[in-house]
Amino acid sequence: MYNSLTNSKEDFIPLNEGYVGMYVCGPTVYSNVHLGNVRTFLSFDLIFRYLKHLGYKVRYVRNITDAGHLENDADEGEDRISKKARLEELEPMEVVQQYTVDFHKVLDEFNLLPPSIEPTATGHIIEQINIIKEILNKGLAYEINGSVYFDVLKYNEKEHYGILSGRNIEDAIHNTRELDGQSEKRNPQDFALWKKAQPEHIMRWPSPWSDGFPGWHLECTAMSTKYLGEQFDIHGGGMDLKFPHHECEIAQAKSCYEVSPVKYWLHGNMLILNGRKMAKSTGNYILPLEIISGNNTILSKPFPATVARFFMLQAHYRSVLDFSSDALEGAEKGYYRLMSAVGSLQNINAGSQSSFDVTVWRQSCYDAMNDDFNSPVLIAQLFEGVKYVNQLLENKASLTEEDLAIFKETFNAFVFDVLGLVDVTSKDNSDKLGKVVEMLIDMRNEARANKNWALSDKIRDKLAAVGVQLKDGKEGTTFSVN
RNA sequence: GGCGUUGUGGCCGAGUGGCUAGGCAGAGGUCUGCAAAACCUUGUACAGCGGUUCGAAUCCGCUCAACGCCUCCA
Repeated sequence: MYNSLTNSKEDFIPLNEGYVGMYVCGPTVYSNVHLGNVRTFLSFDLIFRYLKHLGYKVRYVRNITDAGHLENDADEGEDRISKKARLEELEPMEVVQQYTVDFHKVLDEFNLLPPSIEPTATGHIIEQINIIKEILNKGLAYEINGSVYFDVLKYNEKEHYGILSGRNIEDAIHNTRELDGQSEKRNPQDFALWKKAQPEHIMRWPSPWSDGFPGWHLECTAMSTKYLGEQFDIHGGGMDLKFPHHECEIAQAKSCYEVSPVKYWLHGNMLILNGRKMAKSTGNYILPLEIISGNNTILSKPFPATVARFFMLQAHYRSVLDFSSDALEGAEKGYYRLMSAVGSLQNINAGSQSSFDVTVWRQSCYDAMNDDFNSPVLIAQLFEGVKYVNQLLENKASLTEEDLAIFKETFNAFVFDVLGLVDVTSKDNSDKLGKVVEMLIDMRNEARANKNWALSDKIRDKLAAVGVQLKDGKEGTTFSVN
């Protein structure tokens, strides 16, 4: 896996053999989760699924940020969730509840597995206060006017602040823009561990320093170390969190526990829309559920969530991905071809010998995923598998019973368990529908035998119109439901 | 302005020095009553300009563009 800390691919060696501790920065629940967020969480869902597939016992922790981040440094520390709550005249926790439910609904639609633990920032105020106390004890933070700031320059005397993002503090000092409202800090690079609440601030907790709220990098340090230990295997998040968020996490954890907290830092890349940054302000923006509903101005038609999932998995998680209607339509056709093959595979009979080496193919799938979770290469290999399936169907290839079992097991494992795709073609394909279509196929075949092309084509075309496609093959007619 | 990443054929997207990535679309063929599906065949692709090398999409330099970070952000 590619480790952002060393900027190189490294073999994964867990701290405890057979076990993996993985932490991923979750959403701030003050608005609807957007498609870019989904991509990041999907990337780590893929990683979670694959590590589990390999037999690791994975504890996957993904937080909910319900204490809000500061809107900016200039406005005396207003918190996004508080602000949203004030504007909508809600309790902050009503805002949090609403968007947490939305978040879970979206991830469920996209078939993301729930994490092992999903802790909330507000549920870990005490742990965060304890970390602040410890950092103060170490002399790496200072209190001023009821707020506590991390002393970046002092920390940098012994440690490298910028180790993850490849920055050094001298550059940062020279390039810092002048911002208002930072007079409290000794240096602009310092970041808040605790902020005193202003009168209008409705989320607040008591602390030794003031009634206030924790700094915006602290919760991840508190929750990751609480559930995964002072050192753990994998920490993930979006590329944009690398600096300052993850840099601050490293500084906090090193100050508090005197060890580097994370062995492998993984960062997912951004999703762009029609070649441009996704932004509400320009209208170049789409919500995940709008893909499914079709209620948007970006896409030509609605798409199942699993098609969008498949589309995103066709790109590597560390590459920028351009989302567009054309690209999604292309992915959809490929998705249906893959699903059709998976469906056909279940009905193939074993032969007396194997005409291709199924273990070589299986290894190529593992090789793809073992190379930094390269799902696009895995999918390319699965399409090689699709070719084999089609050859088997046409009796141009054969597999022994043993090899066929490996083939089916591998195919199903990668498509459903690892990639987490859902076969929407089989969902509506109930027994009753199947029997009705079989009956129509019989009637059509009778008509064809009588050269009654008008009737036979009518049956075929009417079925196609409702999404049932007939496929005439050497062994008779089959069908698929789209 | 500073730092960083990226720029692949009509579209999306792998690939890091010589060996067909893959999907979608397109073209030709097999099959078919005609189609569809499936199968087979098919693309002088690597932003531009220089350089290194026997050989570069892959390494180096410059230019342009996009994206990210520098301030909350997946």
